[in-house]
Amino acid sequence: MIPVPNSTLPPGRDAAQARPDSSHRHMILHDSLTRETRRFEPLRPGRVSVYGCGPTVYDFAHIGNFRTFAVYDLLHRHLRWRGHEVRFVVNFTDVDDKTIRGAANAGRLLDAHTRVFVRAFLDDAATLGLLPFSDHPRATAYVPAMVAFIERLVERGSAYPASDGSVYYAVPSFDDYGRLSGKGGEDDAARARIDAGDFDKRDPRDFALWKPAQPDDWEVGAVWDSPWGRGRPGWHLECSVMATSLLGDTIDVHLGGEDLLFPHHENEIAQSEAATGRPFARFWMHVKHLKVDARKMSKSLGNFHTVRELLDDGHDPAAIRWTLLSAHYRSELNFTRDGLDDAAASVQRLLDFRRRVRDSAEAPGHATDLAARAGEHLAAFGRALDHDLNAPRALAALWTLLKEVNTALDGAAGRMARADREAVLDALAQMDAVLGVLDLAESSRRVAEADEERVRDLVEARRRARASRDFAAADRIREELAAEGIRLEDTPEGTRWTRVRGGA
RNA sequence: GGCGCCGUAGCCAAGUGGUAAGGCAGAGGUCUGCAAAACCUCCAUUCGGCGGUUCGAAUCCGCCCGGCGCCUCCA
Repeated sequence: MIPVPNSTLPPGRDAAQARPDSSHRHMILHDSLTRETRRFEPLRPGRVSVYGCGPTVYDFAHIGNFRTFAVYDLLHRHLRWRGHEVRFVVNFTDVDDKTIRGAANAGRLLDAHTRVFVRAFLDDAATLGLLPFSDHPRATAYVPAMVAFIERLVERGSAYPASDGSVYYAVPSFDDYGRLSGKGGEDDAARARIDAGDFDKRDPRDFALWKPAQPDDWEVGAVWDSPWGRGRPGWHLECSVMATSLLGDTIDVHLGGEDLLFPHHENEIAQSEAATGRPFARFWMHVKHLKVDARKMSKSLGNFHTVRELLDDGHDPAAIRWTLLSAHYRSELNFTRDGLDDAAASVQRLLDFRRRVRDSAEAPGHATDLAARAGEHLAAFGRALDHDLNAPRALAALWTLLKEVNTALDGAAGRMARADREAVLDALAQMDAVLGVLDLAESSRRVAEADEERVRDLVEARRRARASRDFAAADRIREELAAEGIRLEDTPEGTRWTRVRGGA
């Protein structure tokens, strides 16, 4: 068993903690079920329950997966920043066709096989600055609850066992089937064919809740007892059970990638509502897929990137995160190496800006209108995210803040009143509590002690060269350092050096 | 075939009825030994095309062109 974060974050100086905010009006979210963008209020005031479909742990998660999870994180952080207590559940699908096949091919038990990818996912998520979610249930830990859930469905006439040990959900028994996706109606049923192994289905649309054990299942230890014989749960069922077990019959928000709309989420609704008799999710949010080099990501096209590959190529985690959040979550995002480089430039500029404000000399006097402006930009930033998580618009507010403050600093010889500085830094900290980019970038640019000493020596050598007007030697040192990602800037106070390339 | 989405400057990307946010890249300038960073200025009379509705449309409607997604287990 591997350790999985399983508690809500401790309160503390974490900037994502709630702050009173007078500009807080309300949040609106787009609901895929009703296809409308409307006001969001949690069922229980101040306490939001969210379920997001998590990774199937049969391989390393790729950059497309992480677009979706970065959006989860954005919602998570924004809800918290707005003062909600958030219970955010993201599952691991650790038993399904692919995980079993993978384990069988590797000659390992299912648990041994999937734990590798669970660990890798948590590592990658941390690298990209995702806050720990409240719970990461693994499907295999909920099998008894799944069996009970199926029994309830059978009792209610929503499911039926077949002669081969399968249990199927009876789609025709659920009137609302197809409401989410517009698919799965009787027309589809008429066209659908019944596969060879599914001869016992009453309706072609019926799907498996429980599957009888196959040879591979036995081999990898993916077999559980049930009233219908040994077998394993169906994928769709897993999410319904984990969501309702941890969050109750009705959850505030259910998230997923757009591909899950049908059949996965359609089936989740059918199962959950038939079992509980209550509405399942109040808002359904679907994240649009990411494309790579304008094409669908696929192994055959060679545009399939995992997070770790990008890091190995020297890309900055903060730049990856920035890229993933730079488009609205319901828009297509085209991921390219060039785009990643652009993002890196943006991140660096923000980092330079924050350092400039932190290092600014103190001007006498009280706050100017700069403090008020910072507050206004922060409010605009928050409003943009309130509006169905409009991250690009929020980023525009951040850039406006940067530009205004830089201009003010330029006009005041780099000095600013203490109150102004505090207001600006506070606005930045609050924005970054939601974006999660600046602190991430800073931590990946830390320089080892030994390195630091060496750089200091080189900078000193360059100072002496400049003093004796040996500019060729000075420039050589500058280029040398630039090659390893260290930038030199000559200021009236001396030479400053900064690491401008992040690594993992 | 069915359902749905998208097409905004070199690139990325907001804006969904009131006269084109923001970033990156690029050009010129200030600063500098030269740079870097920062700042200033410039960079879409126009939103795939053609019609229509409207006082007014990137935004609504129709048609066309181009791209994409889902349609039983891909985030």
